Parts: sequence; C-alpha cells; structure tokens
Amino acid sequence: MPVPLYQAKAEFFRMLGHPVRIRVLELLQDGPKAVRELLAEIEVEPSNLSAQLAVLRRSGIVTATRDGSTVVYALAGADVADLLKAARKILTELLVGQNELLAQLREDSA
Amino acid sequence: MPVPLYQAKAEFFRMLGHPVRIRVLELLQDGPKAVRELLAEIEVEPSNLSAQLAVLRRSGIVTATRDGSTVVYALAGADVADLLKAARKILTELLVGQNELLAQLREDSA
DNA sequence: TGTCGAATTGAAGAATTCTTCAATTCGACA
DNA sequence: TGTCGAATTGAAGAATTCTTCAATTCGACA
Repeated sequence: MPVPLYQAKAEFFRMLGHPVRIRVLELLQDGPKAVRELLAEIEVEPSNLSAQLAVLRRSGIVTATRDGSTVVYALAGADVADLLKAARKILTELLVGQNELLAQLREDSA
Repeated sequence: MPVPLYQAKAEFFRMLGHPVRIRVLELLQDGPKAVRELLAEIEVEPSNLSAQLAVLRRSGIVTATRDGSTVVYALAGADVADLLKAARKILTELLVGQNELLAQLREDSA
C-alpha cells in the first residue's frame, strides 16, 4: 500500500511547518553545525530543539553524526535552498497583498 | 509587533501541509476551477473541502469569486508551480533515500 | 415571495502536534 | 570504574488542527 503522492507531499510540508525547524534548515545552509551552535542561535530549550531535530531527522532532510561529545547536523544533500527561495518568493507576494489590504482598510476608516 | 519572518515561513508551510490543500493547489495550476469541479476530483466531504479552501483563502494563496450559484477558485497569481517543483525535487531525493534504507534492511535480514 | 442547489459556517469531539520535565544514553576524561 | 557535559527520549498535559454534523447564506429561478 504505497502512500499517495499528495499525502507524502503534505507530510513533507508539515515537516517544514515549525519556526524552529525552519531556522535550523536555514542555519544548516551555511554548512554543518553542532547542536550547541544551533542552541546558541535559536531561542529554545535543549529538549525542545532535540525534538524538532528528531522530526527533521526522521524525514531524512538532515543527517546527524556524532563527533566526540557533540552531535553535528547537516543537510542531507537535498537542495533546500531552492525550496526556501521559492517559498520566500510566494510569501513576499502574500505579505505584500496583506499590506495592500491593510492600507485599504485604513483608507475606508479615514 | 511584526511577526518574525521564520514564523511567517512556518505558517506558510503549515498552510501547505494537508493532502486536500495540496491537491487543490495542483488542480488550480491548470486554471480556475469551480468548487463542484474540485469536489468531483477530490474524495472529500463538501464541508471538509470548504474548510480546507477557507484555510487557503485566509493565507491569500487563492482567491474565490462567485459566479452565479457556484464559486470559482483560482491561484492568486503567486508562482506556486516553482514551489511545488522544488518540493517535488527534494521529496524525490528523500523517498529514494528511504528506499535505499529499505533495501539495506532487506539485505541485512537475508 | 418561496424553494432549490451550491457552498460556507459554527460547534464539538477526535486526532495530532508542541512543550516541558525528569530520566537516560553516550563518549570524554580523570 | 566513576563522573561530567552534551544530547536524546518518554511521558503527560496544553495547544492546535481535523473531521463531521446541523444550520445558514446566497443567488437562481419559478
């Protein structure tokens, strides 16, 4: 029983749908990072970060390797940059649209 | 108090994270579609589809216009195709990776 | 105006995801 | 071996999202 493709896609996007996970992926675009480094840049409890890293790991989009007493995460080679760029493009349009709406509302009440 | 960008991004991806919503966006790439047409192609209760369409509408990624007794949805101009293409690319890599893992597991047990 | 079909909405319970805490794993090093 | 720090895990409650039902809106048309 193969998972329908649109369901796999939905799960993929849901995996991206968390602020901490987004920040981790963005940080990893500059290269591998230890958990401690991530912790230093993201305001979140260690156990919470671990949980979010586990979500990313389970999806396969990142890999974790132990290096002495620290664990280093890296993008699993996938081209995350393109995805985030496409997302940013749409998001920009959407936010601009919302601002225009806001502006209209202001005019109406003026 | 502006919404942090990474939170806006996370909300955006969460908005995409539902099978029905993905299918709607894919169908709308071929042009505007009436709700009845969507309903004919997606196996889901009318009220459920409406709820998912409401999520898409609220995000601004689609627009709804009334045409007589039917309502027609369309992409709000945003370049959704690029996004879905980038997502498919990564997803393909991830699924291939999972298959390789599966193959290894089979070997191990052989 | 009255009625019909298309679509949406509100409400409520089910299901999923998040967050936090305490406990555990694992390697480094004395 | 014993202990420390780094990171993860399991569990439990809180929060969010999903699904379904019944009720409502809205235009078309008699």
